[in-house]
Amino acid sequence: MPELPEVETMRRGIAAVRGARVAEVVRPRSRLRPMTIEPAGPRLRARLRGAAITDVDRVGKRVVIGLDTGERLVFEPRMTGLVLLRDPPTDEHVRLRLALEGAAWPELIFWDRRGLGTVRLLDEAAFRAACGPPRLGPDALGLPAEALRARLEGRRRPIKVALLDQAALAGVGNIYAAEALHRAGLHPARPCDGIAPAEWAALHRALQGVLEEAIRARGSTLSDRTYRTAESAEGGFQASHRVYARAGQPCRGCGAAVVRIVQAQRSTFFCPGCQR
DNA sequence: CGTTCAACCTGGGCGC
DNA sequence: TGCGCCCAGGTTGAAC
Repeated sequence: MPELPEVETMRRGIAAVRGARVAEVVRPRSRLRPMTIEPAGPRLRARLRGAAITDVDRVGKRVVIGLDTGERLVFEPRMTGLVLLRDPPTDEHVRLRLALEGAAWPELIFWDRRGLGTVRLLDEAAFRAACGPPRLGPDALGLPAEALRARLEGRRRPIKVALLDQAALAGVGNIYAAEALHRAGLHPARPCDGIAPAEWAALHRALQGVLEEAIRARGSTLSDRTYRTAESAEGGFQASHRVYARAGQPCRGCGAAVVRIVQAQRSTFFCPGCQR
């Protein structure tokens, strides 16, 4: 679920925990298979209790909590994870609760229905390995046009597949790759090594525009209504989707039916009339 | 290099 | 009601 705009919305939504100290760490028992929370066992609690939150950042699709111990707590929501201040959609899918003291808000919750997400407490070296190059490329938000092109051009793979490559640039997922390509008028199957300079420029404008608008709308809550902001509100950008999850419906630009294809085992939506 | 498949999980929706 | 499919914002590793 959460791509860059949704994770950025979560990050902004939990700003109130800055300055707090971790009073308690709770991993509720449940019938569900346990998801990845590291370190396992009592060691997470031992390392987190008493730590103060100094920063609330984002890298790609991850929320990064900086601590005065020098370690970082990294939340990776993957498909159905949420970083919440309040009102989790269900109790049984609450995977981690941090009780806080000394700040504007008393708790932080990680909720995940499918449990494919991860929470990891990392020291400086482990954080660099997990969230820096070559594992993750530069963040897509605010990436200069020349950098976008330099990171993606030259190879034969389809532009849609390249946009999803987190090692090339971090943060773009299935929704915003499709929406950016539609705005740029680029067919998702176009090989990167055949894209002209003017098309790279158009793609850069389209990508920055769609990410900024989606953040302003607090992200996209799809039809299963899983994604929520930290305050448990739905996002609003789904109403502005031009192609994503709209197979068979008319393109809002030219009226042609939106098509669904599969690339790299993921759905791709595009308009055959507008995208060449 | 590019592509394909399977796996990790839970749950909603659909056809029968 | 239930069963069996297919689908889903993501990532990883193996195989060809």
